[in-house]
Amino acid sequence: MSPRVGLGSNKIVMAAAEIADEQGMEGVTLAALAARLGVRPPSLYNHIDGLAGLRTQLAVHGLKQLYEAMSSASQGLSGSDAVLAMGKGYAAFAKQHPGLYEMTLQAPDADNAELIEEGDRVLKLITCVLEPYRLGEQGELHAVRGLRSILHGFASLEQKGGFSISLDLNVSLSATIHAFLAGIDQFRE
Amino acid sequence: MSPRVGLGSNKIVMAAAEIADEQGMEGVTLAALAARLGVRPPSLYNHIDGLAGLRTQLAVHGLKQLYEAMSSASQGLSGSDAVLAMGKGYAAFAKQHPGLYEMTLQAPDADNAELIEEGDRVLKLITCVLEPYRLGEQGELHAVRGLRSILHGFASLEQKGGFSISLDLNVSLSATIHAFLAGIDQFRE
DNA sequence: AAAATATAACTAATAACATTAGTTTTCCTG
DNA sequence: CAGGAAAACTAATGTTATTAGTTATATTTT
Repeated sequence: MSPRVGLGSNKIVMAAAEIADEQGMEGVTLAALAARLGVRPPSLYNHIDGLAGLRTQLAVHGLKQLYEAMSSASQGLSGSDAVLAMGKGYAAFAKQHPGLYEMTLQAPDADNAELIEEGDRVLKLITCVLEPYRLGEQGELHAVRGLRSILHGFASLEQKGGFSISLDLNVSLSATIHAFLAGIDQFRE
Repeated sequence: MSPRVGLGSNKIVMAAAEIADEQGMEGVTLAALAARLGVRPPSLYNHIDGLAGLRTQLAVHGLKQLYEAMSSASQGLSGSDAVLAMGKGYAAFAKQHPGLYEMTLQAPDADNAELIEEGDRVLKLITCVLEPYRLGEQGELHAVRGLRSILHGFASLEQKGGFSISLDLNVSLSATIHAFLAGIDQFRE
């Protein structure tokens, strides 16, 4: 065979992300991953810190992609337009990358520094888009939680098939965000 | 030893629910479950349909408990009081039974009849509490999705440690629900 | 009360997986 | 061109779920 296949942490995470999106988070096994990469499972340990380490790296990678999706979607917009666009970007990413999105919240090592940093970036992005509403320090924190809950709730429920009825999901999400913004005075202190 | 330990599907699911809440969903292995029940793993197959079947039963059980929590919390109330109380009941259940709650959305067999039925009961409960707002057929469906997303989003993010800052979660949830209700005109058609 | 039956436990065995230890091969460097 | 670091390998172990086949027990029937 061919030793020195030329792996590296990057290629491994990319391949793992593909598997995650194709088969879900549970499909990401070192056995399946090694098979896809044309390598034996133990070889992966030269590049990643076991399955747990891989999952953490996947979560970080997912958060980066999520940030990109949200950021580029809301680029150049402001006010409710920005919030709505960001929400749609969030939902679109979760739909397009179900496994990767799932992994962003299932990291085994929640204390990982890079993971925390990427999570903070996403939070900051949400904070930014709510900034114009001038809610005050505390109010803003509560509102960020609320908006993030809406976004994650929609993404997660769509993924789990919680929305069985054939009714446009984008409409539901848009209306919910609009309702949230229409009542955002509740957060102002 | 003691043959005829006297298991039964009920005892098994209860024990599994305990493990789930103590160690999370992943701790629910047939090995751990059998050990707790003083039995060998294969014996469980006389009562449950493998790990997948057990998980489905756990999900059903969790949904029943969730329904109870939501129902009893909002009992006798109406309007925004009812919505808020139901939301708090939802969050409290998810906090008290993290593993069981997690399982309600991770059922392996989403087509299971009982699972669908229990899920529908929960949805109907949410529908009922939004009834007074007279949103119309479509609007009501969208609003139910929105409220459910808020509730699940909060529960899920709290569980995953997504709310790191020490800021009262109940306040965040209350304000978000109030904002949602304040802007609920968005759903009216 | 004794025999027959159904059921629930068991042991044994297999397959998939993660992981560790130790070995060989290859690439790069000096 | 030789030597060493790194990356692949094989072999082996432990955990898990699951199936097959066996034994023991409780219940039912005669």
